[in-house]
Amino acid sequence: MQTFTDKAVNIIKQIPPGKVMTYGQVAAAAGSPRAARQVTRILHSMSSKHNLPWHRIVNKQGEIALKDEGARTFQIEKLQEEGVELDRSNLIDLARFRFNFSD
DNA sequence: GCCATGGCTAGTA
DNA sequence: GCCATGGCTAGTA
Repeated sequence: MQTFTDKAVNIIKQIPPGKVMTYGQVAAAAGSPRAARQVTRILHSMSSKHNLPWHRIVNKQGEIALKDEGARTFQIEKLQEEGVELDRSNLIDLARFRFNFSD
């Protein structure tokens, strides 16, 4: 039986370039709709180890959640390279770029 | 803008 | 103890 973390990691790995998922979406897909916060922890501490596309996770509003200015800019650049568009407020249109995970 | 929620990794002993 | 959320309330206009 897979743990929540295992499932979440697998799901995150399946997000294709040019698409994004929200924290809550990943949590729900991993079987625990309220564990959005846990997803932040996974990304924070396991991204490099598991080579996760951490930049493809945004918050429910389609905003970049990172607080550090340099890291924000880095994430925005990575997304744009993949074809994700951000408006002048750096908002992502989730209707267009959300990856609808199903399995 | 506050705070309940969830599930555990990293790092020391 | 940590955390890069999310949802809901109180309080103002």
